[in-house]
Amino acid sequence: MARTAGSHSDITGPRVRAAAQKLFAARGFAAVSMREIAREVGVQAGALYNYTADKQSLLFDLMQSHLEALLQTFEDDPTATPEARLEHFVRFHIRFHHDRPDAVFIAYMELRNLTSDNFARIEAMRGAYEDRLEAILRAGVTDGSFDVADTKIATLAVIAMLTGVSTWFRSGGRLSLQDVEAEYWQMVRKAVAPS
Amino acid sequence: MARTAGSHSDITGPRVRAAAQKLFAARGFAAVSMREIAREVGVQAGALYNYTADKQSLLFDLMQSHLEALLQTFEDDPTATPEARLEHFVRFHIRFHHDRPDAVFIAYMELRNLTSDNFARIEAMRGAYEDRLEAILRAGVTDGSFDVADTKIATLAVIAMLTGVSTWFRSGGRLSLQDVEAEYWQMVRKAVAPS
DNA sequence: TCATGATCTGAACGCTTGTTCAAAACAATG
DNA sequence: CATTGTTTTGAACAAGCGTTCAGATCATGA
Repeated sequence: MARTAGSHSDITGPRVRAAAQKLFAARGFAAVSMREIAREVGVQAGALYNYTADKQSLLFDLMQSHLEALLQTFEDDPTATPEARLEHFVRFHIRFHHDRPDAVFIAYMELRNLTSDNFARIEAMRGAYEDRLEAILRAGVTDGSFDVADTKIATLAVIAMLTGVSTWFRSGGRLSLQDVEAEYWQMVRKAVAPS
Repeated sequence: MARTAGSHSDITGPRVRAAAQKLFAARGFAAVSMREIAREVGVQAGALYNYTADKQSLLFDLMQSHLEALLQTFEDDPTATPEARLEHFVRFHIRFHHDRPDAVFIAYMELRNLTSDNFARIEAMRGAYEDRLEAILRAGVTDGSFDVADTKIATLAVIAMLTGVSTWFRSGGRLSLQDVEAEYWQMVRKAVAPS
């Protein structure tokens, strides 16, 4: 058994995924060829198939990793007040998405390029994340700190609003990420508050 | 001069655009071939080039028509109260987007497949639409009926939230479009209201 | 230093891509 | 009915696609 530790596969594997993520985000899954990914890695196209079964798996793995990280990183404290939990969700979502714009972009734009099996798996994970927010909203409705007619709609509305940040915000501009977090939190807080 | 009225071009032209819109929305610009569009129209691929210079122009024309219709259809009444103007915007946006899901999807997903010249033109139109909403928010901030720290951010947040409707809402489900309009209007109204 | 086996190359496979164009088809006018 | 000029076909072009695989390369453990 030779070449286990220090073998190139420990290096090339992650680089394949990184190159694919970068290119898929910039130009789209369908518009990027395996040869382009290989060129970005500095390798011939055939070598990619040591690290992925096919192009579809490469896309699916990127999306799955992203959503796994999302679900695993978000921590909700059910003993806190609904308002505190919601604020934490808002700030977490904005920050997490801002830190990985490529992965976010792919997860939202390339759903239709998944096979139906893979699509179902990804959708289930996305649904699980939405459920985390809906649980917070429901808790607030129950104890009277929130007032929304339909927690499912409010969940989708809040997530759409927050995810939109990554379509325009770039660090180094007029506003800091903290400014943006604070501003979105004010809007969300008021949107679900009792009138 | 023969074949002006009643010629096939009056029929085929719109059908090419319709087929392209349908297929681009379902599977993405890069993943759809000219031969597939031709098959949907019932014609050979070569015939498409009587109606479009190339594939890129086909995409651009679809987007441009959509945004022209958006800008032309939306009517704001600057003499009304900011709250009334905002409610009208919210309901208009939801309804307009719900009526043309394919065009909306393309306009949001295929921006990166535009050449940079075409992208700039489309972005300018999108910016003009955003400006219409921002004018309303600014009027409300000025007269004290709204309270948002940054009207630009609020504009983008509201539009992202409203556009998100088209990712999940389909007529015939649990909720009517009127229900959805009303619910989003409540959230937007509260989000920009003074606390 | 040699043998091992993971890693990579480079060519090849069959197929599809956007686009062009000469020739054919065809509807309407005179 | 002949002519006109628009519309469509069908073949062709060079290029690129995802994927496979025999053989070369090369770091490592013995």
